[in-house]
Amino acid sequence: MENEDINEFFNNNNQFLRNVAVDNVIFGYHEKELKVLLQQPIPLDKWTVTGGYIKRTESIDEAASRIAFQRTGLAGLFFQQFRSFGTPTRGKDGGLTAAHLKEMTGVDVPEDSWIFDYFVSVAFYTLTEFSKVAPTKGELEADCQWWPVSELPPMMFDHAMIVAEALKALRLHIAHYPIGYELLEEKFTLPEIHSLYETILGKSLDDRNFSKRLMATGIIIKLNETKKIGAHRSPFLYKFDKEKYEEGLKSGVALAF
Amino acid sequence: MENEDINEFFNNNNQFLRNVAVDNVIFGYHEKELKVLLQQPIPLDKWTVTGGYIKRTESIDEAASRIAFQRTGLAGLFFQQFRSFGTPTRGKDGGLTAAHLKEMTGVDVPEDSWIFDYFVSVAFYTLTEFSKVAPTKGELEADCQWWPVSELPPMMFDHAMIVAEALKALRLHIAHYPIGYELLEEKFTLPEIHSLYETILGKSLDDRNFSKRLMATGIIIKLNETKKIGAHRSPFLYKFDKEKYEEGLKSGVALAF
DNA sequence: CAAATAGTGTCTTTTAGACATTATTAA
DNA sequence: TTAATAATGTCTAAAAGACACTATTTG
Repeated sequence: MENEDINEFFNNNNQFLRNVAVDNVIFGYHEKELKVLLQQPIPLDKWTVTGGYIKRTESIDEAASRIAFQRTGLAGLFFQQFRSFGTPTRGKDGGLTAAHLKEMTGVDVPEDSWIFDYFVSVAFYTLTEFSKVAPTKGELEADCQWWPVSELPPMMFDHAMIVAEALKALRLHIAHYPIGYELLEEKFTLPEIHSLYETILGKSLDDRNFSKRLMATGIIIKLNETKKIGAHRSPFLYKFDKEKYEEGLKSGVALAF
Repeated sequence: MENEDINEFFNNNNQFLRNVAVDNVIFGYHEKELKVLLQQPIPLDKWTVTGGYIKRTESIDEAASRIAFQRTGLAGLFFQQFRSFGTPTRGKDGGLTAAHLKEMTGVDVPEDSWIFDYFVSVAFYTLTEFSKVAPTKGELEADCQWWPVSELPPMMFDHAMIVAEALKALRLHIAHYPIGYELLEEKFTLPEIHSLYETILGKSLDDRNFSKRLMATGIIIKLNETKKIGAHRSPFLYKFDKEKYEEGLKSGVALAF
């Protein structure tokens, strides 16, 4: 972005909706840990979930997808709106100032720029397969990287709560819909998906009961291949039955643990 | 509102947030029928759910409560945010025009007034006890009244979908949280709450299993009084155990039927 | 053969679901 | 006494939950 564009952006930009924006909590799973993609809007010690403004020409769903694409490089991800947040003070708590932006961009941002206004945030979460994501920071951000959900850095505004609520929504969701397709590699082992469920739910699940019930849904298929994991018995590989998975997303699957 | 206030309202009003508003689907239960409070913004054949703009000084929850209070006269109702709606065209479909407003208020409303803009709606539903509500139309509305959920009039914008989604959310909610406290009179009979559940869920529930499971939650208390209902056996009256009810709202109650 | 991890079945308890008879009230 | 509605318990089937041993792999 050129300086004049940045100027235009902060002044009387008419491309985006005022007073409403989208936040998107992007989850990834890696090494038995649930991670969330955070961005650092200013080179300070505070982070936010990924998010952005809504174009006048797009729906809120399109805005959420666009934001996920910009930060991950991936399209067609599974995403879900879970709640909206709106209090007059939510943008004020320890946030961005005109001085910070001046420092970052070299542009004088008016103290009364629309971006400092009261914003209602429509929040989504998005599921991604960690290894496919190339975290990409925006032009006005200092950084963008994965953080373990269990060890978040200091969060700006109400974003710690947004992550907590997203996780709550994901945990609720996992009992009713098939999760895992977007978080695992195409072929995975039973112990892998077992760990994923344990990680998301934050509790251990009996391995025998877990596989019994997961297999009973019919959404995963056992392959005639195994994965070599060193000096141990080789676990079988599985993949999702795409058709049953899609149907499960529509009509639901009972998988409460 | 005086004409100059109305003028101010439609022109450069700075009291409310732009591009975001609240819709509140107010449910009431009466004579074994679930009803929804609708308003008619223009004296035509189209209705909307109750809703309004968000003041710069209030949270979205406060806006939803305020709207419910304005339309019902009741404060402290149970309400729940369930989804946000936002597509660039949602305000355009068969809606309000400047001409309609001129006709209603006598004031010239600019074609480019902020109220015709793309609005993201944060939607809530609210539960009310029908008999306590005095439906009150707003100054800029033509009418406000109850409609059976099963026989809605022609709805403006995407409001038929908003009601459908609210009902879906209520049905999901009823399986996890105690519902009924806000919809029934203080003292009620088992057949009454049984009918309420059947109405909300849209299916019949075995009376023996229903009472067994409802009583097992402990959230209602049998009183030593009966209700006279004419030439029939008098049913016992019950009331909610306020403490257990509050706790159920917080930590959930399993009541899937 | 030792160490690590995968894979699998049975029994018990709990919950859900189907189902029918007796009791009360007032005309 | 009849017509209407309320109240209530048992049996069966299905699901959830607890639990432990055998199999495979490589060093």
